[in-house]
Amino acid sequence: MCVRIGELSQETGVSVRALRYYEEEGLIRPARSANGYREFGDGAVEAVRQIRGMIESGLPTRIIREILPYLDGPAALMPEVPCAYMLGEVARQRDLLDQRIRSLTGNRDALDVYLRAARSAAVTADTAA
Amino acid sequence: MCVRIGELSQETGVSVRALRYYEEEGLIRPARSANGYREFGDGAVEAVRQIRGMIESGLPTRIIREILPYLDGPAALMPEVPCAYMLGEVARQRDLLDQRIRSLTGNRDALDVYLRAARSAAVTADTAA
DNA sequence: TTGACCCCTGACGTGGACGTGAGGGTTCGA
DNA sequence: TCGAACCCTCACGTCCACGTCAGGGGTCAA
Repeated sequence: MCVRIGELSQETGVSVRALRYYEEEGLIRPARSANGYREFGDGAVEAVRQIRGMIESGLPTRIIREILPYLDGPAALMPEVPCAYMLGEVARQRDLLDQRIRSLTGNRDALDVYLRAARSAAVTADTAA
Repeated sequence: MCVRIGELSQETGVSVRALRYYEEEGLIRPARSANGYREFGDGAVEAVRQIRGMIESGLPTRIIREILPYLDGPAALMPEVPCAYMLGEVARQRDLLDQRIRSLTGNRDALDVYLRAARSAAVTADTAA
């Protein structure tokens, strides 16, 4: 039910230091036990994975902090009428992500083309030998 | 035909310092004129755009340096029978790209869900008012 | 030939996401 | 009760992708 930081680190593959850093940055809010140890609840593993994905995607922590509350779907409670500025920011981040996806997809496809060509070349070289 | 670093910077929107850095890191190899000025050829603009896309996607320069030679397609000259090790490396990078694409796509879709929900909420709030 | 505007090479500064001790408490099995 | 294995909070170090400044030269129009 409640895991400490070492176990969460094991389960997520994220270093203890990084987890503490995420708390510093306000991305996660573990409870504390009587002795001061951090106590992570059930959703922690999934939350950390989501944060990792976004950081690896190049989103800075301040942006992640802003949009995290909204990533749990519309079911999650959100401000009655979300402020227009934040909406714009989120939309901007969405478009940025889209741009990056297109760029990465293009590069991946290029690598695919190369790999297929190289493998068929290797095959013809084999049959020739 | 041949542009200098300032013009390339203008055309790509990438700072002069960044372009010099890309050369330091071996990502681009401009020629030099008699007075020592860098001279960039025709493909430079496209090459820089490609590099930018990969850096913005979180790929470190040492990785970009490795896979850049293979991004120009099978038409580009490549080792007669590409060595198996490099093939494995390129395949690994391909999978890495794929992983990032999936992560980014998931985050983008989550933002989409939020944006749609938020906008519809704003609309209903409007009509209610 | 002077000034404006390019370009060059070091070399130090910076911001983000951690790594890495230092110094010290807690828990638990032998 | 003692050692090993956890945990805590500072706080400085690091790596990467540049920004920025210093010091110096090329080029071209007025």
